[in-house]
Amino acid sequence: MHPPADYEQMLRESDLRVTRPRVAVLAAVHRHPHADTETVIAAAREDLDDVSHQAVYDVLRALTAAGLVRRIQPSGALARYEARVGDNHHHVVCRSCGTIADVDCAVGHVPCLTASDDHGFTIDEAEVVYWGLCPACSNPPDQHHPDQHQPARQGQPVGRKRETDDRQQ
Amino acid sequence: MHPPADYEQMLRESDLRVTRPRVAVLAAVHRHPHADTETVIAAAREDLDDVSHQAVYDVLRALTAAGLVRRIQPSGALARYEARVGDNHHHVVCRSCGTIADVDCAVGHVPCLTASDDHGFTIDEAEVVYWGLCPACSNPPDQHHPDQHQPARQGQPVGRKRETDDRQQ
DNA sequence: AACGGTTCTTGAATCATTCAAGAAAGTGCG
DNA sequence: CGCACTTTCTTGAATGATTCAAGAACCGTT
Repeated sequence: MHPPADYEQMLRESDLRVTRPRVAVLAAVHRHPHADTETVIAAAREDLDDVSHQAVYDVLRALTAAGLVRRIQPSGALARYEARVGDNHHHVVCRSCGTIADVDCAVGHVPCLTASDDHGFTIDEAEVVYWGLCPACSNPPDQHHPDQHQPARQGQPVGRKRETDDRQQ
Repeated sequence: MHPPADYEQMLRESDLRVTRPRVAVLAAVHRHPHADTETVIAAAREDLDDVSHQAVYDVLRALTAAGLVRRIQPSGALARYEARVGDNHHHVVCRSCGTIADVDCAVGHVPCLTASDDHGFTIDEAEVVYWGLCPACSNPPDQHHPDQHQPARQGQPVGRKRETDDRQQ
């Protein structure tokens, strides 16, 4: 998506030291939008065989603090990261399979930043999460997802990787 | 806030068995809006000395599924519960101390339910979280909160109870 | 090239939440 | 009212994403 040099420059422009774990993680997040940490670790290891998971956690935190990536964490789901930053876009989350898609702000730019009554808070960001069912989960053409098509009243997104265990914390 | 009988009736109307843990937890959530699980457990035990934490977890799940309480979980924070349901209101969260306040929908009723491009998703809910600083944290009149008044660029809300440890998961 | 501070590696700990199995309690029925 | 059936609660242990800690390796600078 970008040549490695670009990632190095992004890091330098944010006053972050350029290290191989950082370049690998930044590239991984660019390659896999909305990936959870486990996926980012795996993707980073494609570039850098033996990055420790701890390094990835540290890097994700540094990149997030620097604004190079954005951390999103829909209610009840694991943390996910994306590289599209600075444009105040939002997300749709599938209640059934947990898939996330980007949604541009519906109400104009720097939108809903005006709450009806802000209770004296100094608001600097409005985060919108749309909940629903993705195309695949809302019209089950064949039996691919046998038993997960009753959208629970207050259902939480279920995991994607593990087959038998969708514990969440 | 309500006489116990009201809670019993709410439960029955939702086809839930009326048990003492359920009444205690429902009352606790009504008494403590936006409380995390630990707080709900403590509050429930005011009414019912020795409810197990597991029972509270079970009850909160049942109440949430029934729509009697709503579970909210701002990015990076612990799960919290509130009894105000069915009116699609939103929340402001203080980045510094984690305080949550209610905010009525800014853009009319059943609002932002129209995403600009829904990617084929069937959207049934739009959840809005406003991030910022609460009055107490944004104008520090005295030195009550010595070192937590630099709103980190992507800061997460910090815990409220523990003094030395604000780990979050 | 060496220094000093930052970042990585390795390995262990944390803790909210969940799982499991048996006991207790709630509800409908005779 | 008391029984049977099912759901819910109690007790106690497990889970697993994330964090902590200490020392080694690395980055940018003097």
